[in-house]
Amino acid sequence: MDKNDSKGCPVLTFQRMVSGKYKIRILWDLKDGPRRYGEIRNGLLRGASGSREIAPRVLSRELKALAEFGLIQRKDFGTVPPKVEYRLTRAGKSFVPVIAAIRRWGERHLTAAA
Amino acid sequence: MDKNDSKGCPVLTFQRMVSGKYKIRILWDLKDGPRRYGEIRNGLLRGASGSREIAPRVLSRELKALAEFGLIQRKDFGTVPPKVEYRLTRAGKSFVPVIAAIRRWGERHLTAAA
DNA sequence: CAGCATCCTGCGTGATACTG
DNA sequence: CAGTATCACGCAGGATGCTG
Repeated sequence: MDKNDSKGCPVLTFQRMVSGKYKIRILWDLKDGPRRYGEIRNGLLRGASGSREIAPRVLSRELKALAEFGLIQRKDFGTVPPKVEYRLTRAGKSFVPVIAAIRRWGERHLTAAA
Repeated sequence: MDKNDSKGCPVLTFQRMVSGKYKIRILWDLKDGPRRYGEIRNGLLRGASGSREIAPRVLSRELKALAEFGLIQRKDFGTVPPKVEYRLTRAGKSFVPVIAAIRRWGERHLTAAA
């Protein structure tokens, strides 16, 4: 769980950074530009199969974790009707190609059985 | 958790297939050819930071899961001193480039730690 | 709107002991 | 050697209600 993991096995670090059901998809959604909390939530619901709702606690946690890893940045506008934007950091953007690789694999090997 | 996930979000399927601490590393180890149970276990211990031992139950489960996903194949020699080999299937090999991408990312963005 | 507080549940992970 | 059996635990994940 310490830095050694990064050295000995980058994969472990990668897995830890994107562990959870939504992190990768959040990063992917954010690649097109900043998004608000609600937009992310709705975007997540769109792709899911039967997910009706996402527990705020869960999404909140994912977002916070991503921010702590330095992959995304939270921008609070501090307005009366709250408005918060999340955007990829430079580190976060470095993830995009990897996610793209994963998605390409999926499209190739999951038959994209539409 | 059904096929819809594969369609709507390949990433979810990917995550499910390689969920767990060892699966990705097992696949990676296997890319160089078939390996025996003990070899895999020892290989896993080598890269880890402080991992003393891997619970057989855990490794066993990972292996079984990978086999059920059709990513690896179990070959039991049925000899008196048990000998079992695991090898990548065609599907399993399709994972290698993706893992390579992850590792490349790690070497690029985590090498600061080394 | 964008969360936080609280409670609950399942499963992934680990340790130990045993077996064909 | 290559596992299985059993017990235990932490934490991710979900549901509901409340707030600034």
